[in-house]
Amino acid sequence: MSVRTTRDHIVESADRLFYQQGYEHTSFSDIADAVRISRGNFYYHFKTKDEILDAVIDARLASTRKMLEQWESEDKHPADRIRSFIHMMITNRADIKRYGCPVGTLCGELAKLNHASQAEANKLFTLFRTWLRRQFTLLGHEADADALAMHLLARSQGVATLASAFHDEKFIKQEVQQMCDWLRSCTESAARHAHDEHGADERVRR
Amino acid sequence: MSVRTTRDHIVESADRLFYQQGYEHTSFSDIADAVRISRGNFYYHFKTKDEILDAVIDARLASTRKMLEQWESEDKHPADRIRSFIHMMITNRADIKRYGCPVGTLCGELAKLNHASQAEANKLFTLFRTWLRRQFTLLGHEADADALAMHLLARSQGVATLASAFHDEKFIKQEVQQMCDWLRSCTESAARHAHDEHGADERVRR
DNA sequence: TATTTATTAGGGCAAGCGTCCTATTCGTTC
DNA sequence: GAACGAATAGGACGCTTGCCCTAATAAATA
Repeated sequence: MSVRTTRDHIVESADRLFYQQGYEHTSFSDIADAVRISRGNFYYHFKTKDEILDAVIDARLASTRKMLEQWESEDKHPADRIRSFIHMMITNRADIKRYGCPVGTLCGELAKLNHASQAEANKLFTLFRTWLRRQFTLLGHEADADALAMHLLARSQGVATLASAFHDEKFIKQEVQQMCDWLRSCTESAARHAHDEHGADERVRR
Repeated sequence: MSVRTTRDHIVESADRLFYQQGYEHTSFSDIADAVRISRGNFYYHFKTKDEILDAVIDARLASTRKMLEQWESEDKHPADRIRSFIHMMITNRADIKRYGCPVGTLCGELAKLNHASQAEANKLFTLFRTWLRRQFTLLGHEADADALAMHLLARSQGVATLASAFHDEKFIKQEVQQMCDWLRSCTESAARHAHDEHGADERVRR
């Protein structure tokens, strides 16, 4: 069993602070205060701020992988798995309303800073993208699975951005409902496509 | 006719730098260098960094209003006006790919900084929101005009976020096409709604 | 118990930050 | 040309930042 080390504490606190305040706006002292260690001790665990960022990204990648695997194991039908993804917005709606999406806002900030870890952070997006693509493929959307995955990702991002700007949780629920409806129309068109082979061109569109 | 004052130069450069590097990451010196004036002279025009931010937001509000008015004057049909809005993503695709949406990223950053000018910046969103709402109302969608406006706004934001993360201009074009298709299905359902009064429940959904 | 290793605390460093002051120059107007 | 306000330059301020060093303590090993 893994023990809760000081290093873990640092990464956890930094993760939360980076999300709530942004990476650049969070100082060494902020993190040290949150973990309740001295700034000097800090240096023993991480030499630079960038190192912390990389550790945070790694931690997020690991927990995201774990979450996706769990969805894959507990939901037998791909549509249910995708619904788990969509439903995540409801679960985290309080945080999203205040701080936006953890992935989107981090990648956005690192892009403006032209930070070296941009590519690492973008892997978070890629993780969701490939996972969603696989689910859509299983749904029978081989040809446009990636487009559908990107489409759903984009809608989630947009909802998070606006929910944060307008501090509107109800909007999240509205759009989640619409995404679920959209998903259903996807599965229906795929099923139709499987039954009779002439029902073409009913793919993305909506 | 208005002359190009030093103050205007400052606001323009700050606007561009805030967009490209973010507000916090942009220093007084950065702006002074861009305008080619000394940091000392800077203080003559703006006392604090927050003042510059407010001036930049005001400038963006003004130019956005102007843009919306122009769309309203040159496009007679509301659907064409909304298409002008959607098409904006194509026009600015090079910048969006690199820096995301100017409105979304600014509001996102100010939210994390818990900055006093959050509300002012959010007015940029509100500007688009109410304008779009009016166009959808003119299209015959009185009841759900605001939901449609928010929906379209959210999709634009999501596209900008992902296009920036994946540095993908093609994705912008794809999604713009889908948004136009979606808009057409909106106008069709509205037209149907106007002709025969029993064609209910074909409103948002997709 | 003695020795080594892992961990911590506290403080110092140069650099950059937003802010502010003052002396100087420019462009009018009398 | 003198007088005056508008505009500019250069630098200094106090503070915070990321980063680094060293001495002290705790824990583990011999």
